[in-house]
Amino acid sequence: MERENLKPADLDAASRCRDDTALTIEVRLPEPMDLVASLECGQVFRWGRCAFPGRPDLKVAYKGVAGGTGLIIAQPDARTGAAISDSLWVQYDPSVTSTEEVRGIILRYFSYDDHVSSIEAKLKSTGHVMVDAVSFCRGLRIITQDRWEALASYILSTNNSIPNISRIIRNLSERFGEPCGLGERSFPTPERIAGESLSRLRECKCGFRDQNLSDAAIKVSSGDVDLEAIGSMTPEEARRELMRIRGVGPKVADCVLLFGYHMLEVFPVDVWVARAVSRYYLGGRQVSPKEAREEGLRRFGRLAGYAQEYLFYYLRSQGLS
DNA sequence: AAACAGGTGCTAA
DNA sequence: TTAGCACCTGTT
Repeated sequence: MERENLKPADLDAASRCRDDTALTIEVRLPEPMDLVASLECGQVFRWGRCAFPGRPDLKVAYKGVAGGTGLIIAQPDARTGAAISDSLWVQYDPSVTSTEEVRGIILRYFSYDDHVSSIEAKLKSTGHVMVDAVSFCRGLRIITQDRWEALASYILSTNNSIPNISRIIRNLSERFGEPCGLGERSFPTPERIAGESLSRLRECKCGFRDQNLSDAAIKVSSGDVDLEAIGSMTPEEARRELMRIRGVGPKVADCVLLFGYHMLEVFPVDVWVARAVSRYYLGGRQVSPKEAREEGLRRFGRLAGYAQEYLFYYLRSQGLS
């Protein structure tokens, strides 16, 4: 069992407040972030809007799981629409994790090794499209998710809608995950999913993707696909390795590499990104996903991943087609 | 009610 | 190599 860390004398009362057993802390950020854009730009499926218990002043709050821990995260002063801030308010269960661990989880999850301000500046210098897209997406950060969860999530994303994907992930976690604080449950391990029948997976509403998810879980838990080793491969090798899994094609593989491995030089192409490339860079000429990808890699190089996310969020938010 | 949603696997040219 | 089709499920 966890050690007691609820002794009031130890708490820095000015920056924490009690809500039942949960604690709330403020996490200062090395550079500003747009929480709404970062959580709602389609890169992650675990977060739902909620009220922040005991803090009605925090209007924009999300509940979900990061770093294997249930959290509620809020951005102060966030108005509706894009807004950035220098800190976050985070609520967590101290019997699950510590204040310092939570700070570490937040900084890692939101990729604070990236200097996004300079990434924004570099991309702006590539032309007027990025000037517009970046100013629209200011403070959007590419998240660093758990690798296995990213792989499973993007397998589930094929030919599917975001609300559905979120629902499946919630169902899988509720059924097969472990409690991880604030009433949340962690995403189930590959071992656990590998041990479930297809019909049990199908009950979580993953549809025809049940077989793909199962295949991934079996290959990963058996070591046939080594998620750790993939981290030290080149993007091309890593991509080829991931695509050995049923249901993992070019798009899913690139998403896993970008959001699970933080390989920023990949350029995942879905229908929206293909439309954006066609519209903004190729004079509206229709392009195959392969062609769009090559164009993105050529134009944006090491920062293709961020460029892709800006194009996606920018175009989608405009409701263009 | 029929079409569609942030792809992929399979088959046929 | 590439075009065309089916595919669970939930919404509009």
